[in-house]
Amino acid sequence: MSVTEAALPRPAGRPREFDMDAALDKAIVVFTERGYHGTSVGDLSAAMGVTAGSLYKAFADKKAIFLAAFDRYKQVRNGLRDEAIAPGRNGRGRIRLLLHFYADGAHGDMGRRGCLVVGAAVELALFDAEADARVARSQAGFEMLFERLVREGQADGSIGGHIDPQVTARLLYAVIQGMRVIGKGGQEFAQALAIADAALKILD
Amino acid sequence: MSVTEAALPRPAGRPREFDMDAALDKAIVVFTERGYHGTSVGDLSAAMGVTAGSLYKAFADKKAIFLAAFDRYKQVRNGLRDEAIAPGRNGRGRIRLLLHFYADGAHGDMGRRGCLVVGAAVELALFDAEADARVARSQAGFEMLFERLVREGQADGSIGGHIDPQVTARLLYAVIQGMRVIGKGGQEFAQALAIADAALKILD
DNA sequence: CACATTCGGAAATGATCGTTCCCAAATATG
DNA sequence: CATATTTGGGAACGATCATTTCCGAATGTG
Repeated sequence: MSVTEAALPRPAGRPREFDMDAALDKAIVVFTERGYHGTSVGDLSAAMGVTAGSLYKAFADKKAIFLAAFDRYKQVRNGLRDEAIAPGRNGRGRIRLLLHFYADGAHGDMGRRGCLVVGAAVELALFDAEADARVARSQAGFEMLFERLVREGQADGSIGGHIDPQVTARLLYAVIQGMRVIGKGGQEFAQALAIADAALKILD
Repeated sequence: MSVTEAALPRPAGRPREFDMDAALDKAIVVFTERGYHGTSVGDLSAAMGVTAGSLYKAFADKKAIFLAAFDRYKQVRNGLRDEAIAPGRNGRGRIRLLLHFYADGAHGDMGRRGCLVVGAAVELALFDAEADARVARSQAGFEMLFERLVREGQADGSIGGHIDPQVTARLLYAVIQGMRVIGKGGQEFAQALAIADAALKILD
């Protein structure tokens, strides 16, 4: 799964020795665990296996590394998310799978590590316009997805017509983000799944 | 509203010139807006109106300032919360008021500023045991409160007996924490209130 | 085979960080 | 009034931070 993978005409000069996507995957872990300000360029250099000097060849500054990690995180997670909900037989089923996908991400080690989007929202959105825009775009994407799934459910009969798709989409987004916050404290999969299933009542 | 306010026999030595609770209120704002690692002792000194040297007379280190601010935040917010839900006529009514209280805190400037508990959970819980314990205690308190309110509602007939108090309490906690995350992006009160009211369906 | 360009990596840089030190000022005790 | 104790506040400290610089190595171009 690659973010960059552009056309192949080599750009002249010594070629980059590290795999950008693999390095960003390491950066995602460090930024997610320690937060933006809690992560030093030294931490990134060690985790990514790239010296600080070389990092500054590939990125303008520390924030650019974060934004690139954020973008890759979104691409990878959205891909996994869309794969996870695809088997759902109707709108309600796909929403159930989406909530289960977040129950999975909000338990155990992954849950304690946390979510890079939540981290960016909490730590950066207020003072950094670029991070703010990315968080807003992520939220808008989720709300559109949830809203679409609700409408699909209403069309296929699995969700009643009295449900407000827009408000329900927002509420469901709040639920999955809240699950991510709860997951920071450590929780078993069964508990996270129970929350997800209880949230389905919102669709009744 | 005071955290310390101990007995009055003065402790000998030059008395403290700044108001501890007022200073902590300023620290709460700074820590909430900028996060723990994003806040420097210089920031705290400026916001609290106390020189760094004097800060280190009153606190062991930066983390002690954060923990004191966290404790005061919890005391003040819990007090306001309990006041807000008191007028509710039954269990369901008090849960509705509690969700409205969070809709209030998750919109406009206060929403964009964020929540110190969410911030501590996201930024510190993984690596700092003391912050982790405080976040866990806060969560446990909320879950106990929600669970109690659900049981009260079941006793007074405003909530059906088929509802699982424990799982529902957790889900409602996830909702209010998710509302806090959404609030970081900026949102109108009406939107936040719509989410809160939609969440009441969980109790049907 | 030269040349321009880019990367790898270690060392250097200046700024900022959290914290401590020091001294004058303010209080309690004797 | 003298002493012990604590605070206020500014200056100083060492550590760490993000970033730059420099040089050898690796590539495309002519």
